[in-house]
Amino acid sequence: MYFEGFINEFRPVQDSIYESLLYLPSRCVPEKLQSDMNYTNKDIAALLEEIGILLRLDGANDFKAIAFDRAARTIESLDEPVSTLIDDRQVTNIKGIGKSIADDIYALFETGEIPALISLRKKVSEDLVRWLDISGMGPKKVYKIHKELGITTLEELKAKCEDGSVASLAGMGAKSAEKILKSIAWMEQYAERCRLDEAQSIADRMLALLEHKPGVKEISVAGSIRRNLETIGDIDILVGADASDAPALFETFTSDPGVVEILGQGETKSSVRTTEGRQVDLRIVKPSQFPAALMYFTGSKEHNVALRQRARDQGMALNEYGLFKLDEKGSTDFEKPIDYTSEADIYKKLGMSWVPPELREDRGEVDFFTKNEKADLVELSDIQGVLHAHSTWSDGKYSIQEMADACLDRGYSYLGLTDHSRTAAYAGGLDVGRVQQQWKEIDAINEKFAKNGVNFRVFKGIESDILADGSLDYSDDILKGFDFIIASVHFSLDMPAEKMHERLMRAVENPYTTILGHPTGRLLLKRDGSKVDLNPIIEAAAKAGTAIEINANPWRLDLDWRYGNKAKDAGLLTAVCPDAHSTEGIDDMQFGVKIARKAKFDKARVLNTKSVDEIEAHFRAEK
DNA sequence: GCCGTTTTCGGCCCGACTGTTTTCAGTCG
Repeated sequence: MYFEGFINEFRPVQDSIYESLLYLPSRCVPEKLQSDMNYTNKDIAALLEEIGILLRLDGANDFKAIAFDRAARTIESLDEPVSTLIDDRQVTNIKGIGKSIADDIYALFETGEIPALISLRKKVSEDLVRWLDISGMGPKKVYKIHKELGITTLEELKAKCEDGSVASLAGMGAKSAEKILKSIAWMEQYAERCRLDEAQSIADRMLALLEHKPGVKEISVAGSIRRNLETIGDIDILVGADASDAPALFETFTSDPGVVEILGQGETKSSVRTTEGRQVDLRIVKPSQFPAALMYFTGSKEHNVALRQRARDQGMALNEYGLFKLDEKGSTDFEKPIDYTSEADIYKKLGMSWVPPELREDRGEVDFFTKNEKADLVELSDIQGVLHAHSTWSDGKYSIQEMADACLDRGYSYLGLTDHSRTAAYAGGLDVGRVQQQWKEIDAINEKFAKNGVNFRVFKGIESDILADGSLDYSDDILKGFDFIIASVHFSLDMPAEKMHERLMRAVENPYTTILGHPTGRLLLKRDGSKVDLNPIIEAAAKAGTAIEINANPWRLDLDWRYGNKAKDAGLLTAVCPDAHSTEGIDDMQFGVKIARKAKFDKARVLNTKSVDEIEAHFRAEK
């Protein structure tokens, strides 16, 4: 396992950083790249976020904790590394970072640790951080129970809920204890989040259940699904209906056979747990309030905060019911919103144009849509061909002909076939002899399509392993025989970041590489990808004309959309690739496009929006 | 802890729901 090597190699200066892995296993693990202490923005953000969490658990002023959250988010979404601001002491120029947090960051770069974080970690047990995952447990309750009962572990908490100690605390009761126990049981059975495709299918089921019921005038999925986030916590459904129709709709919702538990129910909101272990929230608002509510419940929280602040600055107030004019004293009649009929209307009154939901993450979109009409994001219908697919020649389930026919059925005009290269022996990777045999089969299939007047092409590609030293898996005289090459890392994903950096740099700068495949190798909610800063890789790829894939498999969705700003600035090309191992796998394209949109790619920067002739010309020019 | 051209102090986004309370604190999104 990589971390063991990592600890041995860097132990003297790494202890404090490694501990944060133990603290927050689901978060990014800051890693020192060199002995001269270099930290990525992600590293810094993770540490500041941890300070925020620990401050709350330590009973600190909430606004102080919020300041650390904000600083973390701001740094995470900066395009330029904070490390360049250290020497000149320019960190306070970042909005939201004052002297105190700046000093923390300077200390990190100079000593490898943040004193405030060290002392917080000593004060607050890491076990308490886990308590926050319990539904209904926030920092205040965690602090109270921990202090008053003197317990820190999940096991102790369970015992104290069972023996009545928790219920006897002031402000707590039997229901509180019961709820905690139930939530712990769910936590132990189900993961906190699920993949986008899983959430989407539950949401689709709920939409189908409700959309044709009497009284439903509008319905939409909201929340992180609408924002195309790659993993989802809760599923949000919003309905526009008159209040008189709401009770029957809630009844339909909560009595669905897919619902195993009702978590809460009021006049406008109901929450349930489904058989899949997921929480679904249904909210019903008046039809006239639907656009404001949709905007509100789509979020993100950070985007909403930015919009509400903007409204305030302009003498208005924004909430889920609409936009309200404030008088000089800052008060308003919440019965009388400023007229609106759509989300676009509300944005317009805030002096900006409509923001596509997938961009609502407070990563520059408020500014962008103040200055620009629209973003021209790539659409699923723009995609003209499938690149990155496997056949029975390696580990795919179907023949080349079957895969080609499946692409044709779906309206695509080419298939870039990319079976595994020889090093991927576990996946039936092709040796040189089989590569040449496969080329013959592809030629024959293309001839048959041409003869039958079918305008479809199969391109000869390969998913070449990137070897440990960054070289590709065949000699140049074989490599040049392919139409295009996807270069991917499949082994030693856990090598030190510095070595992985060299490996990927060599691969993207190799003239034979057309596309870098799944750049980190992550499997969502299952395996972290390589710990490598992709920013320089993106720059180098853009410069070399090499695309970086957005792998559309919902387990991967790698390139991560968070690199979108960097990719856009660098002019990076991508290809949205299903990495299909079966004909059904081709349909994963939809998830890749969702992520490409979220990463701000327009049609022109997505290779497989090109026509057959255009993509062929691109492959030729690349060689 | 951060911020500011009404501010260097006093705010910091806001409403629904829950469970515990006889009026509210905490959580959630």
